[in-house]
Amino acid sequence: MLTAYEEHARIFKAFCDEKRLRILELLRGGEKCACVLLEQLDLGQSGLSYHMKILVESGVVESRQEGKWTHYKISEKGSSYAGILLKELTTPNTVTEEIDCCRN
Amino acid sequence: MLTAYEEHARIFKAFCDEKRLRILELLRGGEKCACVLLEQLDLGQSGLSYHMKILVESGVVESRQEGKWTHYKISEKGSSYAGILLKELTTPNTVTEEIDCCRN
DNA sequence: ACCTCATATCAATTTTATTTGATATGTTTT
DNA sequence: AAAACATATCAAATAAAATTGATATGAGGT
Repeated sequence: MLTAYEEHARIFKAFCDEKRLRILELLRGGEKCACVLLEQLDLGQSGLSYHMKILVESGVVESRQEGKWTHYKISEKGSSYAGILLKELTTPNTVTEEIDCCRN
Repeated sequence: MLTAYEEHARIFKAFCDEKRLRILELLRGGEKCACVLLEQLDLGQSGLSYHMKILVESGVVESRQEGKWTHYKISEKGSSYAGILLKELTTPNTVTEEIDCCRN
């Protein structure tokens, strides 16, 4: 099983790589099949497949099979979860709040 | 100079690593100095320094020097920027919206 | 000025991520 | 059922990130 940290890290991996950001940008324009992404990106077929897997595993992108084609789009649910999580991870947790430091 | 993609990737690197997520969690409890983080984490001094640099460069954490101590806290500005950016990167861009695929 | 302490930086190593080319899988077309 | 195609997976090579120990820097205390 994955720790919460690993699971969260995996979500943000979607946004940690230039190529994936470029892919997301294309997907903002709507659902695209792999072949279309392939011709827009400076990536080989297996490279694209590698990055798409990371994106899908993050939950930020979802895929849909149609015959021999795979279509990808941004997942509203997954990306809103990522947004909520980011906010959580950066919001002061008043309960745990405590004194600061060192020479105390 | 950094491309927009590199710059954005750098922001999300803050959230891509278990150790850094753990550090952020500690910082949710308020500003902490390096020495305090060090004793809470399974990390050596230079390792902590390495991760803190990445966090600060992402803008999500800010640091403050006080004598020989360095204090770190979550940057409200930086983290709200990261949140806004994440939303942008995952919101359909209706202007660029276009037809999908393949056998067209 | 010297010593000690906190943190940063460096270099070497190890680990993890990415790229690339080859092959496998599953689907459609003939 | 064979051929053609889209995509996934694998293995090897390369590149990038993280860890570790040593040293440097800069502040305070003596």
